[in-house]
Amino acid sequence: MNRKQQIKPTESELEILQILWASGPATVRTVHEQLSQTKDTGYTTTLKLMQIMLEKQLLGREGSGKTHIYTALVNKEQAQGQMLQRMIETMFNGSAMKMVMQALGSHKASKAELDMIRAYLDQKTKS
Amino acid sequence: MNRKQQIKPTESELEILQILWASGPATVRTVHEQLSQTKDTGYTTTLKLMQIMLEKQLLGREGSGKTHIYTALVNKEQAQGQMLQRMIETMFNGSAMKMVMQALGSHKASKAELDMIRAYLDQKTKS
DNA sequence: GTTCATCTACGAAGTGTTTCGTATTCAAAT
DNA sequence: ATTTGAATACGAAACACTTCGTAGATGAAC
Repeated sequence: MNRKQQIKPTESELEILQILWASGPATVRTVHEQLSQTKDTGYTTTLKLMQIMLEKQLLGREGSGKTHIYTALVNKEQAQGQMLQRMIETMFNGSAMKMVMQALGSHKASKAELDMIRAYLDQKTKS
Repeated sequence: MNRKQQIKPTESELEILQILWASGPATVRTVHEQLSQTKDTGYTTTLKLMQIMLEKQLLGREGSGKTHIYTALVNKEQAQGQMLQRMIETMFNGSAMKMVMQALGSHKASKAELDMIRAYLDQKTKS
């Protein structure tokens, strides 16, 4: 998807996007079953949310007849990037570094993780 | 402040916290004037928000008589850390590394920034 | 073709957030 | 003491998001 517009899903919408990003296109039923593992809401709630997301063009759908199959219309990396970017701007004065340091500070990162980040940095510096 | 509870300010509340974090304790008037630079809402709106934040114990206040002086009761680093942590969990499968890579990927970090992050990593690995 | 389980559509209630108007209090200046 | 300008308190409207119940459609199984 190619949208200039800011992607700003609500929290519930984001949960649904996560599922679709992870599992690919799916029915309301499937999404609802996954959601049920962590929250306890009715089927029609999930349905309604996904219908609203369809209106907002966060999702697309196909399938005539009884059952519809929904697809995320927003790109995972793009959406994540935008949300991070907003966070960097509003909370860290636009400095990605501050955010990284904060992330690694409060989050107990494993040594392996730290090493991988270092490797990534090295590779990034070279180019 | 020392709270186990999750800090989850709304977007408007966060804007106010930003200002108090940056400027220190301040009156409603002062906060409102700063807010006015980016949004266009009435004075009583800001007042009401800050009163609600007082109830929620996001802010404290002092000053008897006419004017009150409000202070952020939540620690900036702690709040930022929690919000980042949530983001890492919900959007990056709990991997700080993925988030860092995404952040550094979409955000064009300068070489200086990268070096500082590396230095920070080194220091962190030692401990 | 009737029954049944399951799906969609949709209105509307419930809840949380934001906004503002109005009443009241306060203190400084007159 | 009265006036005045600015502050607080607070109810309530406006808005957004979440939740669910009910009605009606659909297709599979009988």
